[in-house]
Amino acid sequence: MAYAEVFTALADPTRRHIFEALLEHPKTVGELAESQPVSRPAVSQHLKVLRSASLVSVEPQGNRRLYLIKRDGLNVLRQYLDSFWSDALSAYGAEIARRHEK
Amino acid sequence: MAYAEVFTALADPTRRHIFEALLEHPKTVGELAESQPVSRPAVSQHLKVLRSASLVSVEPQGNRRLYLIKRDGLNVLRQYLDSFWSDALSAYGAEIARRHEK
DNA sequence: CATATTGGTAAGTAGTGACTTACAGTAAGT
DNA sequence: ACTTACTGTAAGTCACTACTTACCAATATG
Repeated sequence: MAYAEVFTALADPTRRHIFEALLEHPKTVGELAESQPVSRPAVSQHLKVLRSASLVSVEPQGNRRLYLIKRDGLNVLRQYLDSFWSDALSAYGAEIARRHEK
Repeated sequence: MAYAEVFTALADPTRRHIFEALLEHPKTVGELAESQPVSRPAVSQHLKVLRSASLVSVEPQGNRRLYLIKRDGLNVLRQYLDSFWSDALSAYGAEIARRHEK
């Protein structure tokens, strides 16, 4: 049931931008805030959400905090999607066939 | 850029429940409303969002409207996720390697 | 040791969105 | 035709959330 957090985390455009910005390379909060049209505290709050969804992780480096991508969140989402192709969509296909039989 | 609609569509728990309920087999609005703790108009509104995200489609059958799963939305989401494994995460891996060199 | 950087948290606000009831429309049954 | 069943839309309300500024803590720098 952890994919709920991932969905809500990536549903917000700003959070997606931050997340995608980290794909390039790990960045500090300040760096992220510069590339976004929102304030630095807003970025901090977004990072908190992304972190609880296991989409990013932190590495404190002295004064600053380096944020980087974490694959766990994406993996959870991927597994959720994959479940639709295995059992779920087979049931769907069965229904389609059933309706066409009539 | 269509994955934004899919994310927002699946971010809501009620909408996910409706969507997952349709995996079993196509259902009418009334049937969906019975299995949900919200009113029938609420279900109608959720179905509108799911439809604009290409997650479900409709088949009017006389008096009723039969809603069924549509794979398009999931495919878009899947492609979005896959893009992170190809180019994006390779860049991420390169950064990791770079940092471990120092 | 004092000051500047960096970043998280608190508190307050505005906008969005999920829900309700009421209404309108269309097809089916009698 | 008239009523019943099924669904979408309108309008209004309440909660949540994304944002702001202000503040505080910790590390770096002179």
